[in-house]
Amino acid sequence: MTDNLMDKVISLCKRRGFIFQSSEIYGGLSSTWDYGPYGVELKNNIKAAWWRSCVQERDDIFGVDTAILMHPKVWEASGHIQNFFDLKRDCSSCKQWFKEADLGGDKNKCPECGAKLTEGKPFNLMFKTHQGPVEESANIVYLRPETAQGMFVNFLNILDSRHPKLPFGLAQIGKAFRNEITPGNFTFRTREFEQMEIEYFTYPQGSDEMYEKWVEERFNWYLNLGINPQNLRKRQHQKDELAHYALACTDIEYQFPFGFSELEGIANRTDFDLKQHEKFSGKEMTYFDDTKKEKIYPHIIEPSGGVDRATLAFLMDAYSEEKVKEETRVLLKLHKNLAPVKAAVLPLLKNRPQIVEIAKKISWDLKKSFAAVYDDTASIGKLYRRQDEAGTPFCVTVDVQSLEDLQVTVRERDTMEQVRVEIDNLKRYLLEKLTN
RNA sequence: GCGAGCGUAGUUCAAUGGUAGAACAAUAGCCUUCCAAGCUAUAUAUGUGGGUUCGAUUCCCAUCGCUCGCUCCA
Repeated sequence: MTDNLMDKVISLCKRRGFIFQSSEIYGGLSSTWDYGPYGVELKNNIKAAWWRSCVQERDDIFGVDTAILMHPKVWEASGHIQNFFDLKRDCSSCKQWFKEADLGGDKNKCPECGAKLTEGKPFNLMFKTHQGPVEESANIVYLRPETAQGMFVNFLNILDSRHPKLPFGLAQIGKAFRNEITPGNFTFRTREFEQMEIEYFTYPQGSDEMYEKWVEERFNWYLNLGINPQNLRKRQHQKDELAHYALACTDIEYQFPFGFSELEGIANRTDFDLKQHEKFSGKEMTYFDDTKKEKIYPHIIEPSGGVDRATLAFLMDAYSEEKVKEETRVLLKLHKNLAPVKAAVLPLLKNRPQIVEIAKKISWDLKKSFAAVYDDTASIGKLYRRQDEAGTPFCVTVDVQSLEDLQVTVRERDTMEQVRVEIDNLKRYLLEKLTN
């Protein structure tokens, strides 16, 4: 179950309404995906779990939601203009290609095989568009290639409006865009993607410890939401693979069918960003330490995760197959906090109006407290299997006996075990199970 | 962007220079006292454009798209 696990998950995602190919009726568009009814619930639950853990359950991190379009100077200060633009030259002989800036003395000669290279073609990893309806070069703006800069440029606003004491952080969930050279592996690498990032400002002294603390904190977040520890690892970057701004970086990697790949990077960005923005904006990007009566440039620890990558990892990790008699039962063992639907209410017999009525009534009551659905479009066995594939942790079944004893059957997803619960106690029973 | 491969129902597969089939999935109904049961009915496909031809899903060309590989890193 490794080679075709990806295919099985992609197939389930389409069949059950988690993820669809974007623009599919037109043949699809490379590297773009749409989240369907269950997918958006799963993704929202992941973002909510992150927000709760990183913002709401802390008193030192503030949430923000900054604009995708930013002043072009931002990308000069960040280094993206230098690093994301180049000329690309192809070798027609050995089929490799090169950035012109990386080539040595002779820009026309392939460093691998010595053959002649093609003319340089403009090569740009940032999406470009125009602000305003008139397309003039003066109006060019970029879609942000990372959400981080939106937080750096608001550093002074946060100091002025919230007066936080170091260490403190900003958190943001939002879309970013990169013209990736090699998109692929389903939703793993796409050109439009969603990030969940923290910029944590801390004292320069002890920033190493703070960085280590965040690596642990973020690693445990995935484990607490049910990721199999064997599929998760940390990988510290070697000095030569560090980005230009980073002093240290650790990736949290998940074991996908295509290998261990990055879900989140935790970087120590030092004071690089604040100093860059000070240089380009002319504004002093410092924090005033009241006890020492001095201005300092805080260092920044950046835990930066991919929402779509996390969603894919949780899906892959939850996918299970079990033999039941001669059949294969497919289920998503999603953590209860992430499951798109918490409980499905099902009538055992849909041609008995009283049973249907009670089931619908129960579902309406449960909906007030958590995501619940009613379904009667198939036999009970098939309904259970559909909910298994959606990752629904509990099914509630109303049968003939319910009319007499006012009890229903609660069936648990992973064990398929069933218990009788009084209708009056049902919500309390499920809430207990869902929140413990 | 470059190279290779591939385009037939939702999915997996057939077939044919002359009305495009099946299985599973889906929908509706009947039936059914708990794990993809049964019966009946229904809907759904040759990516797009052009050429050859009396006739093209099939042959040819182009295009669009997908998959895989390549330096990216959420």
